[in-house]
Amino acid sequence: MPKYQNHNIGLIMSSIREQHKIRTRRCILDSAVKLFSRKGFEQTSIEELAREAGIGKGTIYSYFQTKRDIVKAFCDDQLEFARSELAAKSNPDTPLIDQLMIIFMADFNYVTEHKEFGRVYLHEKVFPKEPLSEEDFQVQNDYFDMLYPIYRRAQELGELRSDLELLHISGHIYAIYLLMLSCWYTGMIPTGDIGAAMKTMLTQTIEGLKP
Amino acid sequence: MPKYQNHNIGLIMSSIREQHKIRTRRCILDSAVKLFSRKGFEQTSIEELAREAGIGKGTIYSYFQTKRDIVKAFCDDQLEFARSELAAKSNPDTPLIDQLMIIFMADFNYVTEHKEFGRVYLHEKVFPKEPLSEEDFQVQNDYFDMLYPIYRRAQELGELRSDLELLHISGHIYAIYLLMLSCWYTGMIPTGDIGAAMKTMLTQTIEGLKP
DNA sequence: CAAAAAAAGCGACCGCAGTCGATTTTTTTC
DNA sequence: GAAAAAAATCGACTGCGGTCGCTTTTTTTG
Repeated sequence: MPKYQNHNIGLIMSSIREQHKIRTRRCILDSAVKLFSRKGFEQTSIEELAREAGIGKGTIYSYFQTKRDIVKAFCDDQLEFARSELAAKSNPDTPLIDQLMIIFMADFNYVTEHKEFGRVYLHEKVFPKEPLSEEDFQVQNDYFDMLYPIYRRAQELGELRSDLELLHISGHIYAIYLLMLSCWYTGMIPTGDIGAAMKTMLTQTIEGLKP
Repeated sequence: MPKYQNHNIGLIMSSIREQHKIRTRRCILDSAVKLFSRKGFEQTSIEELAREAGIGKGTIYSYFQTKRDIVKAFCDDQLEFARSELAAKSNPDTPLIDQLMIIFMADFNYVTEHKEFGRVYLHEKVFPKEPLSEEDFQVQNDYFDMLYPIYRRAQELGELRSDLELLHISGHIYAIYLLMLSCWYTGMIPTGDIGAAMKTMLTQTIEGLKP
């Protein structure tokens, strides 16, 4: 019969088994970063990954449902981390464009250094096979929520129209971000030019296209 | 030794072999549309597709390099077709937004009816594994070129700023289109609401986000 | 038209993502 | 601490995408 109680009173101390599971999971993710980055996602086999992680192939599948889920887990973690980082260091009184550039260029630089992860993640999250799960939406929303105060402050400072919904504003910015990523992945814009292009596009988005 | 000349004088009449190749290619694409639409892309095996098309598995690979290339070929053809259709029926003197809505909603409706094709195609074209080939860029550019006269006319009519490059304008519109597709694929916006959302976002893009 | 050359067709085969039942390790029970 | 239960590990196995070399069909040559 299953037991859910933890014999240790505290919530932090987990059983040997739990600790071991966390270690193994980390180990798989670390090995994945190493191999996917070096050889590419498709070029790395699960067996190879298992060997690198020092475990059996089947074990990987008791931690992740699919190969792509490994990428998803890693990126979700990173996004969560980036969110906490950024929430700390953001300064809501600098001009909106500057703030957005800092945030998105940080993200973008991260993507350029983890091209394979970014690509698979974008496939899964932007044009998924099935509608996103509640949990996946949450990751997305948490990230958007982080930006809401910035937009709200910009509205107060008269940098953004106050009659627009925050969701729509987020959408516009996100659209430009996706466009820039696409331009980079397709090779249309070289890495070094992305910053300038992004700034131009964001500025135009805010100023509008009509005379 | 290979001969490239055609013994028929005209350019239209092709050899039996050529005709047969064209028929077979069409047959593969038709079977792919049928099966991918019914069962999904991943759920349809190449062997199954070969059986449906009445040919051997290996033969498919002498027409297309990968399974995803079948989708790419189909979509490129469709896009080319849509382009010629639209070029004919567009009226450059109706308001910009209306024209864009007609074009993109037609595209969008097509995607909703070929969800699997659209998804794979978007993966390949928006976040590709390798930079796009010259040929792939051409398909993209041909489509953008179709829209240039519309933007230019809108600039003349004072609906769009004349100091902006057409490429940038295209970028903004394309970004919104991608965003809407993403919202649909993720399930964030149901099919019936896409039209309204697209119109709102396009309007805001043109008017700008600042007060 | 026959022989030679080129192109197209084919399916057995290979490597890998993902499954499953057998085995080992940890936890619970008494 | 031993037996029983539960959880975790594992690697042989399955099915599919893609390859390769052999066979058949079409075209060219003389």
